Amino acid sequence: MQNLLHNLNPEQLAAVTLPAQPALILAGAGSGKTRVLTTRIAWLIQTGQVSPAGILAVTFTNKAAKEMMTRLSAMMPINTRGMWIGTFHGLCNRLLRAHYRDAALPQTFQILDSQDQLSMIKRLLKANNIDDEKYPPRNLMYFINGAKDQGLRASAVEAFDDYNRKMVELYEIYDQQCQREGVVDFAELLLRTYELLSRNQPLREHYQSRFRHILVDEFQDTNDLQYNWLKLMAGTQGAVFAVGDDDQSIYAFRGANVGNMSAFEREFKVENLIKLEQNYRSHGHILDTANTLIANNSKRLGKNLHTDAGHGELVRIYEATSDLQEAQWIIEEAKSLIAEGAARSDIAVLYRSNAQSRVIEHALFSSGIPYRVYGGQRFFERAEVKHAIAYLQLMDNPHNDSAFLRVVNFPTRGIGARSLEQLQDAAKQYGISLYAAVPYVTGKAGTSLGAFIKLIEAARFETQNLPLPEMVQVVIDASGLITHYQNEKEGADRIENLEQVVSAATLFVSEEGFGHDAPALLGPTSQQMAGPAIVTQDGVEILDADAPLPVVMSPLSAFLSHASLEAGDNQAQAGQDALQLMTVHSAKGLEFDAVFITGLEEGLFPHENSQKEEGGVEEERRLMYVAITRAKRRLYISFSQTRMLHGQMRFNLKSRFFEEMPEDSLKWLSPKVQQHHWTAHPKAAWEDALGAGTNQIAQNIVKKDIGWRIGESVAHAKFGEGVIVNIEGSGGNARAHINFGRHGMKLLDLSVAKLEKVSG
DNA sequence: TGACGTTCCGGACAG
DNA sequence: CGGAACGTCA
Repeated sequence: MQNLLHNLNPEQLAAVTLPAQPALILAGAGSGKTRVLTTRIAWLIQTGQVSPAGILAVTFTNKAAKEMMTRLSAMMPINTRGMWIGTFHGLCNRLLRAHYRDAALPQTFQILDSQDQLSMIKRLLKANNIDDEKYPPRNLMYFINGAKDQGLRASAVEAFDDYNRKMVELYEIYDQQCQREGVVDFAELLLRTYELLSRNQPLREHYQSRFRHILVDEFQDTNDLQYNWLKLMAGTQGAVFAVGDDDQSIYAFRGANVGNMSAFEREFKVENLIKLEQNYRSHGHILDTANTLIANNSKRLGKNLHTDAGHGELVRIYEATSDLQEAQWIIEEAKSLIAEGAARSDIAVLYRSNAQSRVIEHALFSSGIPYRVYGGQRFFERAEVKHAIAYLQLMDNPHNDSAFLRVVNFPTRGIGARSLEQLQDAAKQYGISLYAAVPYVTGKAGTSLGAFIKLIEAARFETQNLPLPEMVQVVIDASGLITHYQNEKEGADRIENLEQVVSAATLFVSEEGFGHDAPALLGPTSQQMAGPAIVTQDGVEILDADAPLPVVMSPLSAFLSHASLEAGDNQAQAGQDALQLMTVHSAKGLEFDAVFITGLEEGLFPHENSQKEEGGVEEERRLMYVAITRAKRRLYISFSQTRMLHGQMRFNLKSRFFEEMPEDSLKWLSPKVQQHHWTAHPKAAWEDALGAGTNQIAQNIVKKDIGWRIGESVAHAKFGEGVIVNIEGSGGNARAHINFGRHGMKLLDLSVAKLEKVSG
């Protein structure tokens, strides 16, 4: 115990040892929130207040769940059996597997990822002769997911016009189709679990009395459905320990509702609100910069980070002439950091949008510095891997039409569009899956389709007694995928990825420990346990609280869940010492010795779309706050006068955020020398700024001899300072597009508008 | 059926 | 500009 609690600061200690009541922990960036969460769990167990089976800990990412598990087992030698630690989706999957009958799902229900969901919606629109121009599949998908994230079924969605009524109708059709196929999308995992528990009182009470302690990580990221899910799980007795930071709420666009924090405080009558404001990550100037910036937001719960680490270095600000030059400057600075002994992996380059990475990557590549880009496609999302998985899905649940369509003719086996049309007609007519409709298709199409069915059936039969990895191997071989890729020019990588699916299955089996003691519960599991896990009580099937592994699931089903819920990482080059490139969003939760935040320009950061959104700029500011607080010792912030975007040169003003940061903590590396240079030799400066290959615009500039130039800074009585982005027309008819930053883009008649030139 | 051309579009994210 | 998605042709 001594050991467990030592080195905690007073606030951390207070949080860890709170009584079993609802608690809200406002945990600032770098304040040791994961430590508090894990120590809390360990303390509850070690003091005998709760058995491991009484713990439910929820996270958003598999990574966070795994991290919690790792730290927990390092902290104490207790067995973690019975403890439920996982993502919302992983935990819901477990519950639905265990109670599939009550949830009205087939035992082998499968999970649609967003790709599958979208393709299913496209199929559905086509089958119902819906104009996909009028009802774009993507919009319908957002509509459906948005409704589900608010806990609304189609029947509960209010529609006030024909358009929305149609959307609701399509939502209903979509849900019916999912049910027919035995598939659920991500949002459905949560909604279905929510409905299951709210309708089934014995089951609900069973879990409510089992999970006396519910711990939630990143609480500010919860959406309405997740919040209600937690309320349901907690009941009146559950002690919910919610940890979050309203200042780091950056996922409103995907349904997160920061309001859940104050709602929680109110509805759970939280008496224990603890702020963790001691920061163990960043030096003073960095922290001051973050604090001063975020103070510009309203509606904060209120929090101010402080550190004992001293002021440290000033935050370095750099103004580049072009995005290219910005990249070159980053490389020069990074090189000298490395020369001073910094590890490359301790240096991060952050950007607001992915499009910015290309220029930086290009420059890094030319300079030979190893780098690693986060984001992008992950292992289980690769086409060839999805193909292999689709074969396995069909063996486990043949009614999954997405899986069927993905591989019925891949590799090609003479099943063309005509055959599939016939098949789809038959399936629609009888209201059955494509697989089940095959016998109704006659003629040549029927023969080739029949052969495909035989392939799947044979694979199932031949592999029924094989261990999972061997099963996967056999299926990949039988599918013909390898042969297909052998004939393809660049198929070698794909074949290697197919081999990796087998490795993934091997790893999965060893981690899940078939036939051995299970590790703690992370996501789906297929453990075959000793003794029954599901017991019947008053006619209701419930989980035996002591059973370590409640879910009876075939190894294949479990592996398929795993593939859907954990897309795997995309780190081909992981492990080597490389510069880290990523968006600000994906940097959340990480920390680096040195951080570059790039592209601090109006329109980019804050992003132009955020201006129109309710609370959009505040979210951008929180995003900037997240970015700043990633840095431990050194922080660079840069912006550029010009930037290539969508194949066009853009002229941006520097971000408003500069005015919101404390002058005393900043050090401007680029005094306004370049501005003078500009006005003195505009043309030469432009060509320099534009770089090679963009002389088109440079020529335009020369052409327009009307007293104003593209790129010139101007001032307007009403709109303030702006930059001329483009000029159209000539002479007395000339009009200019001027970017006035927060006042937006204006089109002004140059002969009418009263503009003044601004220098530097 | 696949190779190639054309058009369209452009924010961030995990499960 | 660069990619995804769709259309056309051999």
